[in-house]
Amino acid sequence: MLLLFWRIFLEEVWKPGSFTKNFSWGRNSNGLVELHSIIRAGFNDALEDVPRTEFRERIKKSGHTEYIPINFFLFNRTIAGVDMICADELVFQALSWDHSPAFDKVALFAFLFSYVGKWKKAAAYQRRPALWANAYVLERVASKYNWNTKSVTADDIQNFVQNDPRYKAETSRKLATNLNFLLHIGKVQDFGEKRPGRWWVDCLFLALDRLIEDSLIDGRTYRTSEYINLLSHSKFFELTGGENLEKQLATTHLIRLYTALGGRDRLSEDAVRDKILQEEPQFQSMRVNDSRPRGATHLTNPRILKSISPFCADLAKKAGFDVISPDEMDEMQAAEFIRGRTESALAVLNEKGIRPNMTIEELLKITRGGA
DNA sequence: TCGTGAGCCGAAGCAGTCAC
DNA sequence: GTGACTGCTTCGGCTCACGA
Repeated sequence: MLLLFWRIFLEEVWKPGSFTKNFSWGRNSNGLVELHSIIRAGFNDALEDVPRTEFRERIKKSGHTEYIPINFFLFNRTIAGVDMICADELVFQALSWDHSPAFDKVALFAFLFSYVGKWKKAAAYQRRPALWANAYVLERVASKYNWNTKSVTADDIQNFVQNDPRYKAETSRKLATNLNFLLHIGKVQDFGEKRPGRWWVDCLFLALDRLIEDSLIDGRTYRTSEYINLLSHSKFFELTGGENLEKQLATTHLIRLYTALGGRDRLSEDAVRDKILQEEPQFQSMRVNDSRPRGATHLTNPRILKSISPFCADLAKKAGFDVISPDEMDEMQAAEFIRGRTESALAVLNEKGIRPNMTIEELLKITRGGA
């Protein structure tokens, strides 16, 4: 086992790729809004795989560097000889919702997870293009700093990569400043959350999409029962705040939902319809009036809230999930937002040595006017 | 005022493809 | 086989905004 670890360690090659180039993220307060709009433009608002050349043509017109989104955030696969960019959970989130901090976290996760697939002219190391970022977050931010991101600086990142034998490049400064900027606008500090929030649920689906597609490139397939191990080996849990009983239970429920919806096929209305008809030939096909996404919540834990396409509602119910309307999702999101902001404010007070003498629940009760 | 770092820009170099 | 061309990566100089 130790030998295997050292073999992987020694064979791993970290290259900066185009990450030494700048992307024009805009103001810090904008988060990853530029990436959000680029995904929408590149996919032309359609939730289906798009040829890489077509995606690039669309982005070029906007005057952006297209390599950062397609080589670091999205997933590539050559299908029938054509390089394609795959529609997956990250694309679903970008196309389904306006830009929000939740999108930023899913996007930052996609970057840190660093599974972007293959295209014809890609070098071998480009399949995992940001392993340096992945390792920095796992080995420093999570393990050493315990998600206290005060120590995350460009100097710290530069120090980390340039002293690591896996890093093979002439320079490290530009990469370090760019990564530091990205980690802060993507709010990496929130990755240490212990409870399975909505962004974490979306990241789990994204991780499964990427891991399964990545395996398919090598002609490997996995059984549903192997998904949990697949996630564990990918260090998904370490990258998203660690594992606990609540997350373990949530993972079991979410894998069942992911499988019930058909994996990445859940994003195709036709594929979902075929799946329903296959399982229930008497099923009456009904078009949905409201095209907005629905929320699938698990009966045992309403915190497990997964946004799904409206045509997936019946499959989600079959998997033991309750399906709520987009408006109900907004209400839940607002409540989660208030709670999150309150927790952040208390964390700041705590950091400054100011000890509040009431709990979050008591504080929320007052701010909600005693409701 | 000064230092830092994002953003812009372009040059250099490598690898693959294609025409001759 | 060779050279031109293309696509892409890598690097770094420069400008400008911002905060101390």
